[in-house]
Amino acid sequence: MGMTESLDSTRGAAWRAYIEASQRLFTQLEEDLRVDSDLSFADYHVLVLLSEAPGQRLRMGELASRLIFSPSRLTYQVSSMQRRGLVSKEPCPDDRRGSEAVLTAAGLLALREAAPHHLASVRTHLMDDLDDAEVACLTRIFDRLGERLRASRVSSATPTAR
Amino acid sequence: MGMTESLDSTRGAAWRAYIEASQRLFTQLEEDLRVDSDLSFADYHVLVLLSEAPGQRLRMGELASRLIFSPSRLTYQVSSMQRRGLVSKEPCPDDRRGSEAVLTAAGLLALREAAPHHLASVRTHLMDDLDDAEVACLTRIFDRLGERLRASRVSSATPTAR
DNA sequence: CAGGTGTTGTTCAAAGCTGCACGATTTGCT
DNA sequence: AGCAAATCGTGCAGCTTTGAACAACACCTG
Repeated sequence: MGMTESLDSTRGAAWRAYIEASQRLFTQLEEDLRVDSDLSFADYHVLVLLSEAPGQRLRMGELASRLIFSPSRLTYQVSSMQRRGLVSKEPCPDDRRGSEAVLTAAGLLALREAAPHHLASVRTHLMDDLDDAEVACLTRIFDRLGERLRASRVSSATPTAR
Repeated sequence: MGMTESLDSTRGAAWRAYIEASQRLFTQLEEDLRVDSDLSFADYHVLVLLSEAPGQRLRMGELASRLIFSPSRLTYQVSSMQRRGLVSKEPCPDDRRGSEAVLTAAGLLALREAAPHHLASVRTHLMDDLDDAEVACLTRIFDRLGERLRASRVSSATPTAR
């Protein structure tokens, strides 16, 4: 074979390194988070987004799109966190279809306790090992990538042309 | 002060960009793979690893560690692929505990058909947008990261009780 | 060779996730 | 107003993933 390689060797190597290391990193971070805060990565991210939102509340749809979660996944995720008292759910005042997730006091506390450990984890596993040039490069690459992917993900269904 | 922020703003931004874009990228690649080859990312990766292995076969444990899969997850993954005829499973000749996953003709064919699409997907979503310096930077960062994470993952479980 | 100690991979129950269909709106068009 | 189409979130069935317990075997020591 050989025609199957449509990535030149340099980019192929970059791709493999990126995929493998990222996989390992996410696994490691998730485990750390679980061990010293008893939260999943998803839990943590929900808490962060809600804590930064005005009124510490967000519409389900908004939350889902920021988390890159399917609607049904978010419903499940939020119910789970609700059972554990980390968030509550309220009907949306101006749109009776919708509902919003609201951070509870317990949720905020959990975040405050988890954050230092998690951020330390990010530092020791990734950031401490990067010099400033590398950080800049990382930012440049992934900012651009994120922007591009965000743009190309508009029509979720019924693509007229394909 | 500000002990809640243990990441300086530069690194915080890098971290967020990396996480979000990676999430989006993986989601997108998985969807592409599913749409035009009816394979999951895990399926694809298994096929690649087996196709590159001598005899197109690998011990379960070896495969698991390369995929960064838990043993039970790999058992499930391989059974699933076995049901679909992509791989088969044979007892290991020299160690009667173990077994090895073997690529079937159908599996190899599936890989050959999927690879061009998948690689094109990787190119259009990521690689085509990076210049050579960025590729080099990506490689350098994630090679080092992967190496470091591979090393620091030794003790498995059973901290105290058993 | 007996006996303990590690490995290897599987099994099982519980939890998580996906895609789809649905009920309940809201919105746009005429 | 009246009605079709789009939007919002949930419910559900089925698949995937996890973690712990396990059985089968290998290895090592005496």
